[in-house]
Amino acid sequence: MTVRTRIAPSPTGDPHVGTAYIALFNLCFARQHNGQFILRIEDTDQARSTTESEQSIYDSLRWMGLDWDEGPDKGGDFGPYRQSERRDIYAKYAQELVDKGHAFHCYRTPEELDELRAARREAGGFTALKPSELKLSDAEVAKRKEAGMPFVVRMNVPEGEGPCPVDDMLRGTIELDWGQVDAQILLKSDGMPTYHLANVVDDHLMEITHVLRGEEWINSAPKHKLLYEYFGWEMPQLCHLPLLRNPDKSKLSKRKNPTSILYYQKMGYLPEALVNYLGRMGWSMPDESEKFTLQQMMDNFDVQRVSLGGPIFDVEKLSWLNSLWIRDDLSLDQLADRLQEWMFNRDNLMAVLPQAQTRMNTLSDFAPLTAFLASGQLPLTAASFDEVKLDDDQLKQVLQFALWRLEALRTWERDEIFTTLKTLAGELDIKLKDFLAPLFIAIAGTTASFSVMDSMVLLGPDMSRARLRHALNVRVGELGKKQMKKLDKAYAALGQ
RNA sequence: GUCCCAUUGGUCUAUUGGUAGGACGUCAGGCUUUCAACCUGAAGAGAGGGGAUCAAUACCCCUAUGGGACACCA
Repeated sequence: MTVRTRIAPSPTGDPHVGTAYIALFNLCFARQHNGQFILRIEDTDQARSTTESEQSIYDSLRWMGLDWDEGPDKGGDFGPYRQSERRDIYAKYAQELVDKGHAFHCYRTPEELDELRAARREAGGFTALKPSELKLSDAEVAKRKEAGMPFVVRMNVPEGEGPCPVDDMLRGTIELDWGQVDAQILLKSDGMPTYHLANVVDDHLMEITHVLRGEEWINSAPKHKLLYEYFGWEMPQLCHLPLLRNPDKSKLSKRKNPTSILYYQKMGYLPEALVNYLGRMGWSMPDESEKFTLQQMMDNFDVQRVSLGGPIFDVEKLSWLNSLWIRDDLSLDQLADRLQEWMFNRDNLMAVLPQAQTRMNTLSDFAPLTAFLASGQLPLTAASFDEVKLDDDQLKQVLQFALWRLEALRTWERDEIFTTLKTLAGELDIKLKDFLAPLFIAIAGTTASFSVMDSMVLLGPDMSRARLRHALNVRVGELGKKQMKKLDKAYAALGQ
């Protein structure tokens, strides 16, 4: 049997370090067993998936050296590798389940579902909705069908409670309860499969033998197990890896930390160091070396050496590792190449020059004018904001609200950013010029700079957010719960 | 609220029953025109309570704490 593992990212938003983390372990596991590593794109969420995001997943995984044997861009014998192109396959298997009585059409409306859930919650105990309570009378089904109401395909699950053992390569047998397993939607009303169906069908058809995935999936393992049973397929070995954490121990999230691989790239971390660091998260070399290459990790990989406590992503240690890579592994020639590739390349210059040209008297003006674009965190102090014509409360609001609005953006594009900020300025009733001043300082370090919107585009979303967050910390410190609540309230009241 | 997973210094980890070790960070000293690098040293950990064992950080139970999951998102 050939070992086959996969990474199955969903192309929504920026490529996540968590994706690279899971990819790394799957890659190493596959290589250790002379197996294959597959990339599959899980773009079943039509509303959120984008091709740009898909492309940036390829680019950033490749940048880190985490290459795959089969994938949408590479082909392979088990394609297509993009789930949106496998619709018919899922429809067929969903129908098979319906035919066998393992799944059913459900015409429940969102409102009805809310009510059922509320009732369940009220009663205490398990909240999972079971087939019996979702099923409508035959007459009602016929009526809704007649009326052309949308429906979904749900799986049948055991009605009662009872143990459902799930085997995990690291945790042994985990005992879950059928009571918490709901009649999961398999096919959405748009005809697309949910993760659960697509995942099981694809893993089977693509002959995946081992699934190394995040801990967050443990609770849905019973559904997957049931599906394999319904289909009469052998289930791959499961291995749930610990989740990367924010410094407050919560799951790594972009609201609290930069999570985009692009950010770490922009910060000037070397791909070797980033991979190296991720390899040290929850894993160690047999001799405990701190610094190792991807090849060395693959050569020494043993999944049993994974430790299960959720590791906190510590940028300081990452920076230290990166410094090792910079001074121990690069000749001056290579370092020069890296710098050029990283920031000082023609494309980047051409992107900034339109902004810089009219503001330059001499060529030497260029460096100070654009230094903030090639910087990490800016050396701000509370006094940096002194010239801003806003009181403390306003300043706090401008920075925090702008950050929140920008976090909510799905795309990162100049006009949209501008509209967002202008709208917010209006809602806060602050003149645009005064409103933008603190943003200038947070992003560029000074108000004497070119358009802050253009700067943000050049810096990218994660770096821009990180700078705003940094500015907030510098100026107002960590916000207490009380203050946060107050801000939250004021924010919620905006634009109403 | 319910279920699941986890728990070694501030952080990443080693030790899969036999004196708790390494790394980052911190602090002190050295080297250096300065800074960094480098060298030396220091402080700092088994969440708590029960068990079985000659012996537990490691095995079992309880408690606590942290996290995750409970969607027509993955």
